[in-house]
Amino acid sequence: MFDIKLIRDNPEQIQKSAKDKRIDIDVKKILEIDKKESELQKKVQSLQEKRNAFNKEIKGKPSAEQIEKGKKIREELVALGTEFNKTKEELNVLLLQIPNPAKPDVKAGKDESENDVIRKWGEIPRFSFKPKDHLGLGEALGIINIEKAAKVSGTRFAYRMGDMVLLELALVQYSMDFLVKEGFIPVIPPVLVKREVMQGLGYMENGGEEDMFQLKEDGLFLVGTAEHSLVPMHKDEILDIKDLPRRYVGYSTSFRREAGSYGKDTRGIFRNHQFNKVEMVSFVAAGEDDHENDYLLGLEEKMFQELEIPYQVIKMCTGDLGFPAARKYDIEAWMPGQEKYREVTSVSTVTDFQSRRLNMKYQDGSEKKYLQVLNGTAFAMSRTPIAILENYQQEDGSIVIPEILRKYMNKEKISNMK
RNA sequence: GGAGAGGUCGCAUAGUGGUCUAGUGCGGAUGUCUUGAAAACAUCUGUGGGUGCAAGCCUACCGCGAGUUCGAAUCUCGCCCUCUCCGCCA
Repeated sequence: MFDIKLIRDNPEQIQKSAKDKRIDIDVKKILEIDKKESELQKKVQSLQEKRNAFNKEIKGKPSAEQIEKGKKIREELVALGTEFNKTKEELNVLLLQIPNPAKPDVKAGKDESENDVIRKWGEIPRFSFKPKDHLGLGEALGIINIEKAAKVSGTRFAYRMGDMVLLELALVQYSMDFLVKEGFIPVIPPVLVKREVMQGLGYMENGGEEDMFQLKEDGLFLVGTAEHSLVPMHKDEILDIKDLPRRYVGYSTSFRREAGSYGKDTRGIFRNHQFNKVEMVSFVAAGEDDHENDYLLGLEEKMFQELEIPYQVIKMCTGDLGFPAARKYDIEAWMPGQEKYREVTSVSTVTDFQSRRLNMKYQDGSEKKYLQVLNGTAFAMSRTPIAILENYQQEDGSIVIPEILRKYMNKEKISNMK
């Protein structure tokens, strides 16, 4: 739950930070309801005190007057309690709608057009021929088939076949090896989660619910990323500070409805309803999340450097941050088929925002504090393989396998499968 | 899916309408004793909220939610989860 004390102490600042994220909240109204709620709570508690004292007086059988008096207290308590609960609920609903404020170093901006490129790495490859895009390459090689998927499942699905599968598995193996060496705990998490968990993560607010597949019969949601089931692993738990930082690397399928992206990236498998992804999640102590944010970004960059794929790092402005994030960086890989940098990974700190909503703490001496949570992509399948196909393509349409992946694939080249 | 058993303060257990401000053991913390350690002994040891400079005091929480009652861990109803057996099944 968003910290009400923070709103009481810095109302203007919270109002502004929401506005920077282009989210409409009414801090003045929240404070009014908060005040009403506090007053009701005091009344309810003093009445409960009175009731408890009265009950203590009764030993054995109560007299007729005592029963009368008890009934009266109960009626009063029910009336007051109902009003209190209603007010509390009203306040909770409003608090859940407050986004996590951006960190001070994040630029206020309206949308992606105001994001900053903070660095570039690698040489953009020059081809002696006109490079194809991933779909042209993949179809010719017989390793990507969209038509069959359209027939079976509809748009935005694909069959990945043959060496495309081996390439994906090689990326999984490589990134798992790399991150396990860094101390990450590998996890294959559930891909279906409860509504309350999705709400706790903060991805249902502000229209987010529309982008998730739901199983209404069962009240479950398909995860949009392994983060959705990795983070809530510690729901209602108190970790010990000596177990921090706690880092997980999850491998799961991800599902996205891609609502609101109609007509965008419709060619190929860049934006699909279903893809596999290796995802990092860190839990760290208060004050450590900035450092962890840099560390996770550094790992992402290292992996793309080892794949020798040119990229740029983007720092998102407030308008492009999303509801739970306080800071976010994307890595965009160079895609020769589009002659553009395109998003392949994303890493953010959500500070204690999800911990508050999911009740995740750690014990620091005699104090209990909320965990700081971070998440970042290692490899999203489809997008990283796309970058490999396009950057490593040869004139004859074959694909040279990046050096680092060869031992996992047992081959150096993807040639025509047909 | 069917039948049965069960969910109590980190763990294990006690508690079947008021004496529960939830007992006991283990674990943990601190202290005494000791050259040190162990043992022994003593005290403390759940979470949220309110109030207070603080010590403290008050309040809620016994899987979750509703109900019965002057009064609920305890009775009733619904839900969730775990275990055992049966059925089905990769």
